[in-house]
Amino acid sequence: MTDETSALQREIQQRRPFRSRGQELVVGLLRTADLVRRAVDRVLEPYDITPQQYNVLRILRGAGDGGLPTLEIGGRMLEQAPGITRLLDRLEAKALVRRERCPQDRRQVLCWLTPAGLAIVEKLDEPIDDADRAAVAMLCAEDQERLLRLLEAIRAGHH
Amino acid sequence: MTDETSALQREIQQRRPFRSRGQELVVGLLRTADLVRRAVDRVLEPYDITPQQYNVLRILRGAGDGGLPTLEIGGRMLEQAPGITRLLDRLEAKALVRRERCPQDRRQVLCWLTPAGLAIVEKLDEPIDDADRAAVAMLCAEDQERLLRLLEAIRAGHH
DNA sequence: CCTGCATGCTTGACACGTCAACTATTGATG
DNA sequence: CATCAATAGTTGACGTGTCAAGCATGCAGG
Repeated sequence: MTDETSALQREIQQRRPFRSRGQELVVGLLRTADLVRRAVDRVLEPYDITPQQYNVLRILRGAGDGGLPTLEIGGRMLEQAPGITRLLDRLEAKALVRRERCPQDRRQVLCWLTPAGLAIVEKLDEPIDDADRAAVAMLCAEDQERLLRLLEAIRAGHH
Repeated sequence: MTDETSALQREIQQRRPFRSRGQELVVGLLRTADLVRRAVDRVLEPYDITPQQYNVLRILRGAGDGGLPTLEIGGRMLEQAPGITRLLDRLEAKALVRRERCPQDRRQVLCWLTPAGLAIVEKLDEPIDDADRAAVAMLCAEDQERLLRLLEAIRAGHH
């Protein structure tokens, strides 16, 4: 570790230095993700859907006409089953999602986008894409590639 | 954008390609942060405190004997005031934090660590440090530096 | 002084995220 | 066929983020 106070340390007005580079990285990663999440949040706000709800809508669009079982949706997000159920409850209440017990396997509950749901996702494609680009626009193309690979390496290390 | 499906795309079993490198980066950043947060979570679990609570305890330790007003704590975390109040409520209930109205400015509520609170933070220093290191141990020292700088650049771009 | 605006929280309401416990089905086994 | 473990979800309870409102307290001007 160096003895100089880092930029991050100044950001959070911390007196004592980070105990390790690892700690500084973890804090930096979490804070950065939070900032980016908030930026995307602002785009969704006028449409009255949350990032997680949007995430579900996008996943369902990707699934097409076959529909997706509840836990399949959960598997594509980093989230536990109970959260998905209630997320879908709210989306169904807003009539953006339709659910139906699967006749072949009555344990499953299949989910589809309603036309209204599809309309919202489509309308959001552009503004979300703009926001995503803007959120990392301060990095040049090479740095974006580098960051992508570094993040991927971290995820790979977590099994 | 390339036409190949990326590793991240496979991770989330997504059919359609990312609309932009920016989108892929944002998704990757959020997912990676989530994974790392969970890893740290596991360390705190046996001590029955959450990452946010630990964060507050650490901040209070850094403040020393003077104590910190509630909103000062909020300023050092990326969080709104209401959350801090209730976070402190729970920490006070566990007797890890002491609160007192400031005599000089009775609008403020000063917060201190109790001896029990200090003991917990100290005991957690090592295991947390280990977890932080482990969370990014798959990157060599140079890559860690690179990642640190890239994240910092992103944060700088968000004002 | 007294009024009125700013500051520092606190409360209420709602969306998550997570765990543990529970229900309904399915499928494999004896 | 009866049973029992595994699978797919749901529900309850609690901690956390966020917004909008509300309540003191402090302060600046008139």
